Amino acid sequence: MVRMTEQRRVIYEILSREAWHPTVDELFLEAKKSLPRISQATVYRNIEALIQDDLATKIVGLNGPARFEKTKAPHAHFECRSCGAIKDIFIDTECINSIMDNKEIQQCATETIVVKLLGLCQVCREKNI
Amino acid sequence: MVRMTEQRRVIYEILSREAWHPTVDELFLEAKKSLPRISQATVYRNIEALIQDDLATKIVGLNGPARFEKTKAPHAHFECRSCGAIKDIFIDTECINSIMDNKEIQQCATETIVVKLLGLCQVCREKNI
DNA sequence: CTTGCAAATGATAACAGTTATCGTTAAGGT
DNA sequence: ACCTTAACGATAACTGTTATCATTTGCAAG
Repeated sequence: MVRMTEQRRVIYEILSREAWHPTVDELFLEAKKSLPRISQATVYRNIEALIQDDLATKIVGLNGPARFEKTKAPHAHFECRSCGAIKDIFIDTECINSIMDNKEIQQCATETIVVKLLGLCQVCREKNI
Repeated sequence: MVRMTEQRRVIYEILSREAWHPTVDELFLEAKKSLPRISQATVYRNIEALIQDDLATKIVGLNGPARFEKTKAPHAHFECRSCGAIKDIFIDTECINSIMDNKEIQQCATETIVVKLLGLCQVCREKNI
């Protein structure tokens, strides 16, 4: 049986903050503010449970640790190839539909579509990396 | 200065095989057939060099080690959420263009667009996972 | 209430994938 | 043939994640 524990609620609440795609470590540090005794293992366990319940989504970048976000309406991600930061991009549903309108894709049992844009974010561009 | 070594040529040749998205370990095992003394570190180094020269592309899945492919015309990937296998999907250029035709995306310095489809591959579906 | 039980926790060991280090090898230019 | 230096092979170190296990917690039956 699965319980909605205090730890799990706190992690979900942190995850729900707008425009932020934390790593496990960032979630852990934030969670410690209200639950000083929380363990990193608990963050891993609960983020996994939230994913199973489709309340959270895992975002993998080209490098570095995974990031997470509260599950929401389909959208794309811009990923900085230098610092790994993620930015939500709201693309037209029409675009998604036009991709899905493909024989090969329909033959596969496609459940989710992920659109990612890679580039250099403004912060890194200004640093001239 | 960068040299096109025997090791690097072999790795690129293996990578060029059709419909196959090897991990470093798979590249390593294949490369050993013609270069029995090759080291895994050499595979990591050369795949990195090939990526820098835009001859290879890194593919990250939700779990497991990174996979690689020879750089080619833009296409999408179907990724099995169970075994991690990758399958190339050739989508219409029009779809890509329609995604790129977005104010937000154009404001970001988007260099690459990655389209990934997630689901259960046929092999895993038949295994009833 | 208090006792018993299952699930979740915290601490930490183990693991996988990748990167860094370092002494050795070998390719290409002089 | 010699010198320089990039690349190599072996392996240690590191990072992110998963597994283990003793302890704690929350709920339910007695």
